[in-house]
Amino acid sequence: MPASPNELKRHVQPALAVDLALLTIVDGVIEVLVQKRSDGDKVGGTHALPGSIVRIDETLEQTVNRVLQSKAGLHDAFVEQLRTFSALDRDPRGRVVSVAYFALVPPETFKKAARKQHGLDTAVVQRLGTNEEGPAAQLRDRNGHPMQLAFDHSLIIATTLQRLRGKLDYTGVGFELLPHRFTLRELQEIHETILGHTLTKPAFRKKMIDRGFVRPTGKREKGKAFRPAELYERINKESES
Amino acid sequence: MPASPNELKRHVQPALAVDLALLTIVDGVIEVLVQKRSDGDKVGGTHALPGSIVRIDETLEQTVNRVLQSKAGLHDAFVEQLRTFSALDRDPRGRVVSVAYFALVPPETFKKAARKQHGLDTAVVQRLGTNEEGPAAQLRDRNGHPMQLAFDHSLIIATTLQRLRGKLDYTGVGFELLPHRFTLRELQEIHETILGHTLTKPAFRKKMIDRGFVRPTGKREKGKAFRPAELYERINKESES
DNA sequence: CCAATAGTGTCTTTGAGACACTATACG
DNA sequence: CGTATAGTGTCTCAAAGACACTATTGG
Repeated sequence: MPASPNELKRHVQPALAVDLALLTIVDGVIEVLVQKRSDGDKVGGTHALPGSIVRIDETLEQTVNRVLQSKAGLHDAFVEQLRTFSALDRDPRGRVVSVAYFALVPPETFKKAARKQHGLDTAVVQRLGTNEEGPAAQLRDRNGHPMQLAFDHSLIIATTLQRLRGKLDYTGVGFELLPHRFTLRELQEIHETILGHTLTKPAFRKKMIDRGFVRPTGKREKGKAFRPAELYERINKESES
Repeated sequence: MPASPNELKRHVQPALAVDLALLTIVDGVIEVLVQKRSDGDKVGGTHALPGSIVRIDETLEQTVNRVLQSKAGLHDAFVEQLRTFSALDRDPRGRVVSVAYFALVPPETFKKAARKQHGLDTAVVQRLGTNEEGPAAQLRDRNGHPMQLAFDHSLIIATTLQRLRGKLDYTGVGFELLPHRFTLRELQEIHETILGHTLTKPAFRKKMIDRGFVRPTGKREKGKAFRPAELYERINKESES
């Protein structure tokens, strides 16, 4: 029933797009998937988040999944809508309103995705700063050189990290950045990276266990020197927000 | 620089609209501004949230302000973007993606707005339920008769209330539903209504004062029988999220 | 002085951080 | 058996709920 007979008067309207911040955390560093731009000189910024125009017969979630699939080759990932950005000059090529999403994947999945296509690259979040249009993430490339993103994509990344910080301790977002089985030390490192400060070990462990977020598997990690840690898994995939 | 030369290839795209849930709380009851629909039989639901198509030269915030102004005659209100809804069949007349906002105003302002235009009405949130497409607010009209909203507007209201519950205790959203000066009992009633359960008086007072949310004015409410309560005002308008 | 609400003091419980301790696997 | 990390027990402190109390105003 959608899409064919359109009884609404049509006006000239902004174009509608989706932008995706695909994140992972590796060794205490936040990484974002970006793609090289061909017309970087015109837009400003040599890289941008992957994205796409929204087609007439797609929901926004379908658009995001198409981007995830076509750009990064991913079928399953934790995806959440972030916010819709509509500044008049956010795209110098024309009027585009963009619904931003973020996706979280474990490092292994991220690495696979970043290799999937030519032009894909990894940006590293150096720190969260502020510029004239609000919060902005300062990014580096893999060699440590500053990287400028096109459009308002630095704002999108900064907003994503704010959202993650807020959701971290009452939802399971942290688990999305880890494999199915993980040690509590790994989980704690994820939390510390997102929050930007250290946590105390006993408190963190008790909280995770007492709240019913994780369950011990009885198995232990392998290939480590010294005492191996027990592997845990998350309990409820349900009830986000 | 926007809006004129458009270098993007244009495709057929969904229409882009904004919907606004204007809320207040009166005597422990959540009220929402709705407008009567002329083609309710076709769309289903006799009332809908006020909204508008987004014009090519407007940010979404400007669209919301235009709606606030033209429909409710309001210039200043606390407004926050909620989420963007894009289900294919959310509008049976055609493909429309809608960015939902909510606005909070004190009861006095709300009453003025509801009288501003013919066709405006007040819906009362009876309770939060769930239907096939997720959470949904059950609404009544002023006479207690069930009221069905068009489109996914019942979902928008339910999502707004979830958001409010989440933000209530670490932001100042509660204050937006009260006049500049208010008693702590009034503030507590706002919180209780949003949360859906009662709070203990000493804890609530200490929390509000200790966190630096409110400041006593030295003045007291008037025209009350029995002991009048002291009037407070909020401290920081800054730092939302 | 009575009714009814405003406002506070104290106790308890809970949860988180600090700190120091014990446990275990590898070499 | 030493080393480095895994994992825990205890203390303290802060915040929130329960409960009971005092304070104040209009009639």
